[in-house]
Amino acid sequence: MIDPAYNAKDHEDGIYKQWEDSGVFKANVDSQKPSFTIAMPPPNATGVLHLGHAVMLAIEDILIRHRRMKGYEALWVPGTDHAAIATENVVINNLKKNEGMKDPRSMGREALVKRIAEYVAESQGTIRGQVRKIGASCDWSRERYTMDPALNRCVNEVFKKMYDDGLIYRGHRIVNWDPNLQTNVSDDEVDYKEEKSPFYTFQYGPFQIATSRPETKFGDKYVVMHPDDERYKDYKHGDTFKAEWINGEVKATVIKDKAIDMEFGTGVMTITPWHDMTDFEIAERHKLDKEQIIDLNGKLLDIADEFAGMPIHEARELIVQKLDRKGLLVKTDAEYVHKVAINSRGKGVIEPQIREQWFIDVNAKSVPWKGVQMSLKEIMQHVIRDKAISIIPERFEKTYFHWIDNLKDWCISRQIWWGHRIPVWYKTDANENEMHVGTQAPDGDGWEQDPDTLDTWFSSALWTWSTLVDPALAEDHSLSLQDLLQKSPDFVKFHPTQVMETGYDILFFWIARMILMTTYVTGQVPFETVYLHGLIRTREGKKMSKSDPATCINPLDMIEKYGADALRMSMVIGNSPGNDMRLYEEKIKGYRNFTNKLWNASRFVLGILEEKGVTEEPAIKMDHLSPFDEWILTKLNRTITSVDDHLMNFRISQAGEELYSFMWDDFCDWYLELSKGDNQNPTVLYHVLKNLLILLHPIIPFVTETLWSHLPATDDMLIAHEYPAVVAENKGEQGFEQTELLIRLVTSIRRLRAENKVEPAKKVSATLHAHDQLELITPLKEDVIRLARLSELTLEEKGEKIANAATDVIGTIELFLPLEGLVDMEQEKKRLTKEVANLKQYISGLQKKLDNASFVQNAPPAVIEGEQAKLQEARAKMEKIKEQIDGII
RNA sequence: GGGCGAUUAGCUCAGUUGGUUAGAGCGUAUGAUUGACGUUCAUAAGGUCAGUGGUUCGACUCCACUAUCGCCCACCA
Repeated sequence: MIDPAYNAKDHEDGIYKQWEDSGVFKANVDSQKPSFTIAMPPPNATGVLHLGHAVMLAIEDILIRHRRMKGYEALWVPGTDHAAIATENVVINNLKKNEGMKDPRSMGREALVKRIAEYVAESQGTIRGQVRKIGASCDWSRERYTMDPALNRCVNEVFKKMYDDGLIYRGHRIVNWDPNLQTNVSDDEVDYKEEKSPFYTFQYGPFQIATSRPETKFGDKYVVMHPDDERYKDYKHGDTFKAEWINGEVKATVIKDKAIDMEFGTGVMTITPWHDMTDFEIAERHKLDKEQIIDLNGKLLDIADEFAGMPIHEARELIVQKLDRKGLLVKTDAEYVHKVAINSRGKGVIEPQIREQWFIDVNAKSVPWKGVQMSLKEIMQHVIRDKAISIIPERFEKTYFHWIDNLKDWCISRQIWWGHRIPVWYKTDANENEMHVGTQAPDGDGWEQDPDTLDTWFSSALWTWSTLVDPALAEDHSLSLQDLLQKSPDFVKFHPTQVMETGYDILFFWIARMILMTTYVTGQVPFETVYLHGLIRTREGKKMSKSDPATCINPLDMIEKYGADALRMSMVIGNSPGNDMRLYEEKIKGYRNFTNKLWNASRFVLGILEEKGVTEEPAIKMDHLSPFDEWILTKLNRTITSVDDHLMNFRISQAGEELYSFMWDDFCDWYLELSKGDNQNPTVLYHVLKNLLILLHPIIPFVTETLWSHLPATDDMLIAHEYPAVVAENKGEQGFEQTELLIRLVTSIRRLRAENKVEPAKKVSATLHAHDQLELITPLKEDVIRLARLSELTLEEKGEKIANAATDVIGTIELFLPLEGLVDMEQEKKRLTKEVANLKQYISGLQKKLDNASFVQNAPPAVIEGEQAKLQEARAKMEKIKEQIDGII
């Protein structure tokens, strides 16, 4: 016999190994079955798995296991992401902290990249182990890493294609420069933090201008105001004037531009195009000079004269003092709150700079798509509008479109060392500069590769298909990208993928970019459905952060304590797409109790099977079913249909809840309770348990697989077992309805007993002789005995009396006789009366609709027929209920 | 400033396209527990579904407005 309690720890690792060794995770590319593919969002190769990953893995594993059992060729491609900035940053900090290095970059590019690669290799191992812990049934034979050679080939190919198509260009543009990490970051990676800093107003010629950044003001020679500002209508665009400024007199020019907010400050500002986004745009519009004030390390340049070489934060106060001495400081607002731009990866302060960078042009109409030239932006909009991709929940489609509307050219170059190197080479000769864009270094001497690397999201954007490219074929550089794709069996079989499942927080970073790149390159959408799960929050609703272990739940600790199954279930039930969910230990514990309940219910059933000598799967004898057997089988059938439907439509939480309630409320609390005594039907017990295990398997794979191995005559593994169709035809709904009625009656009795309204023994003996039609219901007798047991009528009764008493209860229902006191018929009547009233209104509504001439003329015939059918049905139902009411009276 | 969402039991949350008496888990109260159960079972208490108006035979569900909370984007020189 198996253990009296389920200890997840004792089983999970062994089970996972069995699965993995058996090869079920591995998808067969030659299979004739329809494919179902998920590309796993690659966790950053920087360390430890957190709850965000855990919930992603749980949801995807449920989908994959369900589809696999349903007979799809299910492929789940695992992998890791090199996470350029994040990883480089972690390693550099480690080197500083652990090895006391002041500037790890001084070891040189090659050496540092090697150190990072070592770190990644180690941390990948950790991640692989943790993904297994959660039970992810992914195809490890196809594991990929964004820096694999084949994926690098794809990156280079795409870069070249885009360059050739005129979609990638190089230009001087203002970027978010992080002086700390010495790189720029994309707009999406900039966070804003509120900070108090003094806000100064200075006299600048005839104007007063306000700033919180006096250190950028050395080169200011333009004053900008709104063209409609009445206060400054005497100044014309292009007027010049002289102004005393930080380091002497400057000649300034008046610029009128609508970007100015008249309400803010004095309505006039000076601009610093080299170090401010808005200023840069104004300067571009009016073709103004741009001058660099601050160097890439955050120090002032020669233009600052006496302040040159000083870090800006030191210079600021001194500059203000100097202007004050010159009488140019008008006022200081020390309480001013403004937002400081922070690099979300490294937490350094952003100092905008103009730099030469590589960009992807999202507006150029140079992509052929279904016969028309489109821009990347338009393609991104198109596939969603066309429903080639649907997003769950749907409202994120709006967010997506909104984001695209505001999308600017995507800056893809980064000045860090870790990542895909930009596939561009330069050769500088005495009299000419050459540039080569290609997938490999050009022949000949003197070529030097662009030092920059690509934005991580560039390679991530190819993930759904770059992972399916055949690595061996990718070494053959005579193949074009299109050939490479078409000759890669995995790509042909498994792309487009079916589902992309991830947190909504990376909709823009990643989802949008995959759509852009993949559709452009392959002509296929990357996935058919995007499922966005909510973020896991603490009990208080806060974000979980690694830095605060008190609020942060570590998934691995929870697995250790309660098992992966319990954790999975707790993350999935009550988690609706797009909405955040709070998670805390008690919740996980609750689902641990569920796995334990399942364990014990199974033990109970297995005990009976053993007792009855069941050693192989028994066939259900349809003639020998009691009403309760039929009831549980009907319940099971309904559960199968409904759970399957939920999972096919991504309502995972609903599926989980229904299974929870079927297992606990229906199977354990009713059916198993009734199976105590001599009344078991082992065939039904076997069937229900078996199918219950199958249904639960995608959600809680470990405990179900363990139990499966104890079920007689199941030699295959549950993971590979087929999903059930409806179990067995049973005699129909009549027995079911009758039994439901019984259950309601028992509940009634229980309630009344609890309220001490009935003395069972007395009541029973009083009604015992009232009916002589007991013969009619003898087939139910057996069940009634058990029922009576449940209803606790038996406590002081014995033998035959019990049977009679219970039979009497049944008889009462059968004949619709009122049992005042026993059943609350008043309540029943009220309920039915209300339902009749509702139905009446419903019917009159439908009638009205059907009488409406324009409806009859315009609606499709099928709809009209449907409405008529509804009407018939409602009428029939009403008649039936009316009869019932009459019966009561 | 622009956009999106939330508001349902003491707590955490479900509620698929409008339709029986609005559900679950936890918590609380009472009772039970000699065929499985880290306990479990039974029963109960607890909700004007944020507010106001509208559409409908019928609204937690659809529409408008209001209030509170949250998120995203833009941005303040």
